[in-house]
Amino acid sequence: MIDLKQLTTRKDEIQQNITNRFMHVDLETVLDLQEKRSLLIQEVDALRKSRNENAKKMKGKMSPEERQILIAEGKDLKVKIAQQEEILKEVEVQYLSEAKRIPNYAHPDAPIGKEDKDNLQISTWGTIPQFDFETKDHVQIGQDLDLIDFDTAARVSGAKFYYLKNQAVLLELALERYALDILRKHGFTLTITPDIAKEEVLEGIGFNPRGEESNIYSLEDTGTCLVGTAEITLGGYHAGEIIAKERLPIKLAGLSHCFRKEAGAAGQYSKGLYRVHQFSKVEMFIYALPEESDAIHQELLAIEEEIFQGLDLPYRIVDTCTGDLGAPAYRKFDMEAWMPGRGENGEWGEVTSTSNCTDYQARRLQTRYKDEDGKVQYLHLLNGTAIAISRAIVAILEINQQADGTVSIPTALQPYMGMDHISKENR
RNA sequence: GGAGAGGUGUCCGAGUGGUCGAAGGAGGCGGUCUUGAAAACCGUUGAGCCGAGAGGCUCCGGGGGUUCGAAUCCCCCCUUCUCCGCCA
Repeated sequence: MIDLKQLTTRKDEIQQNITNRFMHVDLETVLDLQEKRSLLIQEVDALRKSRNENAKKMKGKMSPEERQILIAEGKDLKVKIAQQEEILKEVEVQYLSEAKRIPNYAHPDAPIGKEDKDNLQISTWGTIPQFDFETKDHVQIGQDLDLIDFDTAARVSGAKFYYLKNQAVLLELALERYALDILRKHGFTLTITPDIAKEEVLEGIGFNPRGEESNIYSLEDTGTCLVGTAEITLGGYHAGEIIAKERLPIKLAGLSHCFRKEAGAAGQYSKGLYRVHQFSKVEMFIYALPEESDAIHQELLAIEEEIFQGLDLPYRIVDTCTGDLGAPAYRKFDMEAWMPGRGENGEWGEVTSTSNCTDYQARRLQTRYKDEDGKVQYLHLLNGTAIAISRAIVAILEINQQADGTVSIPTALQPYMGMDHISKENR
């Protein structure tokens, strides 16, 4: 949520931002509700004041007649207050549900555009490999080497689930350990987070746990959901706290499973492991001082690059355009790895994403710090993918496939894997 | 899952239905003293909302209720601890 006090002072800017993001929020409605709410609060507060004064008068001794008069007055006020409070509550609910839909401000350098093809490529690393043999996509490789079983998973769990098998299991664990070791080196506190979180935490982070378009699995009658990312559990970690300035920045790394409904997602660009209902991911999450968040965002991007460079996977970085930013994000960088099996002759596929959400999530989560003047301020929250296992596996299998059908293992992973290639023979 | 005891400010901890946003300590900050520090002493120290301001309102795990008035009484939920059961 943005600072609603700025609704009037930065109105044009907010409106322009909504337009740039191709979102639909009626600012006038929000402003109307804000005005209504303010008046109602003033009314209710005045009534409460009368009630408090009335109650205070009754503390001392007095004649039964006098007391009866005051009690009658108090009863009258009580009814009025209850009525007005009811109205206020309704307005408040409407106001917040509208206001929550207003997206975060966007970084002035974020490219303006509607969808992912408007994202701005800002760098590339590595070279796109040329193969002198007929290449396969990861689904085929996974099947030929008995690494991934979609068919059985479809029977047991449903479409878009999978079993990892044999060396793919070792590959997943190796990637997790590889990424965690790098994060540890960078001063992150390592965690394995719960895979379930309360709806209020999801909402604080900016996810919508309900509704048609929700990507979230909710657990019936519990008020909880399966997390779509450890961003939720890591962001909830310090919710409601006022954190001492000396402790900042707080750098958390979290390994979790991620669950996504992905309703309607199908076709060529979602095939295989690329878009699935469950995967594992190591996530980075930072609680930062506002003045440091831009620099830390760059650091997160640098760590993502370090991880992929270590794996020898060619990639490019894009600066995400306004229309493709999530509502909480102020700026977002995506890393796209080259996937030879994607599209006709290979294409870039998103493998990581890092966002600076400034104070947008912190305001809902009430995650704050005290500045040098002792004033309480909202922190800036940032997140970034260290490694999303399923997509990393897509890139690794497709990039490292050999003419003989085997797959070589990136040097950095070999110690974790205990092998330098995957073949049917060494499983 | 069953039984019992708790959940109060940064932390520990007291709290009779009205004088409680809340005693007392610790910690933090400022000061006196000191060459400096410690100790001692004095002062100060929660957050949010509405309002141009004056000021007012709300918050004692969360939500309901009783009452003219609730941190205090009642109900539900969450959570922590102890014991029992079950269990990887």
